[in-house]
Amino acid sequence: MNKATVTSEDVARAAKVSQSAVSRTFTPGASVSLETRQKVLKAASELGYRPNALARAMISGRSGLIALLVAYLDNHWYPVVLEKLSRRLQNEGYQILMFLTDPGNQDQVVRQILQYQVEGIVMASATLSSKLARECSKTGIPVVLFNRYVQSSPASSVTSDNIEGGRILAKFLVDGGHERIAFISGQENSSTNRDREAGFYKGLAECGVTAWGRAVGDNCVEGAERATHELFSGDERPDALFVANDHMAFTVMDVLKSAYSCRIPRDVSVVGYDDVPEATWHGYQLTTISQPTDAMVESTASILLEQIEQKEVKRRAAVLPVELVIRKSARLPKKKN
Amino acid sequence: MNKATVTSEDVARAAKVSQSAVSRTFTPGASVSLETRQKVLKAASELGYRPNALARAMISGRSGLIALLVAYLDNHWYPVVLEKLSRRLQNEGYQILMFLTDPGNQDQVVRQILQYQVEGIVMASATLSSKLARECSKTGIPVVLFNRYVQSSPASSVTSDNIEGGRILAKFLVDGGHERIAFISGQENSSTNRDREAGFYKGLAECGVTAWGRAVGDNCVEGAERATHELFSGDERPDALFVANDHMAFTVMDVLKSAYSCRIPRDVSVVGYDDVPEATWHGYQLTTISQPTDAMVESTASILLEQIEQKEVKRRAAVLPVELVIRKSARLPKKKN
DNA sequence: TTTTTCTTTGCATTCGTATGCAAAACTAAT
DNA sequence: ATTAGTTTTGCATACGAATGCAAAGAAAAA
Repeated sequence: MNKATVTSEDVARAAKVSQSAVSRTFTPGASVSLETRQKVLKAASELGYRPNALARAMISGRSGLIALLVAYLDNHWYPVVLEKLSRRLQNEGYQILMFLTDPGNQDQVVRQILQYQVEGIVMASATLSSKLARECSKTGIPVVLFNRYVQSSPASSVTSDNIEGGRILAKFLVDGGHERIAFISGQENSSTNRDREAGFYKGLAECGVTAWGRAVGDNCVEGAERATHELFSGDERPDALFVANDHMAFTVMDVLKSAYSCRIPRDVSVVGYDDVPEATWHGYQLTTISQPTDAMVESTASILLEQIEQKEVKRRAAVLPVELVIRKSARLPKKKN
Repeated sequence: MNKATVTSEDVARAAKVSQSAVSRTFTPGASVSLETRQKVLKAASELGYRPNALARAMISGRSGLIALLVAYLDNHWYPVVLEKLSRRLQNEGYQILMFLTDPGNQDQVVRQILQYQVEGIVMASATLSSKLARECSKTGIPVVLFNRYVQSSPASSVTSDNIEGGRILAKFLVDGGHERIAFISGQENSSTNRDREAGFYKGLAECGVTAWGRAVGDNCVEGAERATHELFSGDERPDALFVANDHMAFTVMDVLKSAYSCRIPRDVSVVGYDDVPEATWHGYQLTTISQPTDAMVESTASILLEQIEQKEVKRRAAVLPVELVIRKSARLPKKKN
């Protein structure tokens, strides 16, 4: 029969010291003599004592918890991000409270989170209603939007330069001599998607070209399939596609090959965005825009930690540079300029 | 200037009731009159009161936290699992404390977890030292190993029938008329990998066949590449490969196509295990064993919840049936039997 | 040795909520 | 109107650790 929980008082009794001494032993930088510390540690390990983080959080006001909201993990860029971000924050001594949100329940989820006294919130692939963002900022809890932003919200954000990315791709496709360039969007209401599209059109315009067509892929397999059919079922077909993210691009390529017998890039060029691991796969070799994942994670972590420590939430918006990664899914520009 | 935290006492004062009344209002099933409840709710919403889950956990002994340990997310089956499991547990009112473990830091991580008074632990793609498993069970915290098991440990486990899966694949390949059948393993020390391999050899033996070769892929891209080269660099080459999981199988297929100009399945058949989403992709169409992800998640959740509620940790080991999913990466058996 | 300075220690209180208990309020029954 | 029965309420305490404060102890300076 084991006593369910060993408290600091139990340890204190066993070590013949006060409860404070036990607490101090486990508080870095507190004032304890070597002697008592050792007595305490001995007793603690014998009893199997583990400080109660919840109690500590209550009194110190620091829970050590950071909430991470993710909407879905289909797009494989997110697991990569999730992994890196978690590791980074864990290394800093924080624990990750993870939430998978549905489009509908986000506000409710955030309320739950707040009950757990998290010290910060990262929202990746999830949108925070601006009402709630305000609630958060009122409580002084820093919020960082990862890979999206909301103009009106006081939340900080970290994104890559989606506008520039779109622009680069537009120029790349135009330089490749394509004449009927189409776009397949992700979720139309996401800032990321909007920026990529806007940058793309901007780039096209700079080359004196207009987009040949557009379809909505909605970030899912079915949507990407539908969008592809939409663009390819007519008499005339596009000769280049910018798909708003790699995740959909793979599906699009599959449909092109299997349903329309397209050879890529001979018949049609396809470019994506994100540079997920699968982009290097033999069957795809996707030309895409590489998001600076490490830098984005690092930026997210440092903004969040800074705001947590400074107790002052000042909105910051980091926009990190992107890079074109040329593989084989799109025709190359004729000549260098 | 906003008061950082609104407490139940603040609400009580505003509503002109006692703190107990406030607490009872937010405790389902407690005894409060409609009138006071409404006064309290009104005051609470005006002040923006949110019960402090940490304080509640302290007094009630129920943190509502469940720890989820994952080692890595490269293998895309895990994000899928992660998503489903999180959703399931969230629906049950629990919060997920997520940890990404490295091979070295697992014990330390688990210690941290225990400080947060989690009510249960799920270990997916991570191994718990049996010493620590014993520590957990001593504290009465239920542990469920997901997709792995440890004989000597008191932790419950949920796996699919990896032995049977290996056996099915062996028979399938033999029936397909293959003569030089090789195996590429994942991490050799994982129970999952061991079982798949053992079942595979068993299946081969039942057909009177022995494995042609074996290499270690170690669950990573580089390892899978190395293993493929190892098996294919000699004069004689295998005509069928069982790769211990889909994640490596894609890499293997890429190497086969690009470095050895193999046509799949004409020159060599490849089968995998897991049935991750990418297995359906056009360039791969991987014949594989489908793990019953939903059932495994459900089983994990229900075992865990049951043990949490019953306060009694009785080891359970669920082994769920698998299914062969035939696509196009492997030659089909000549005739049906 | 005495005084000063610095370190170590324990006491008591605090964090925010839940809950047993007894008093109070209300309802129902006589 | 009185009693018995049922809710509702508030008081006080508990959960487990951190910390300000003052007392005690040790070390250093005089």
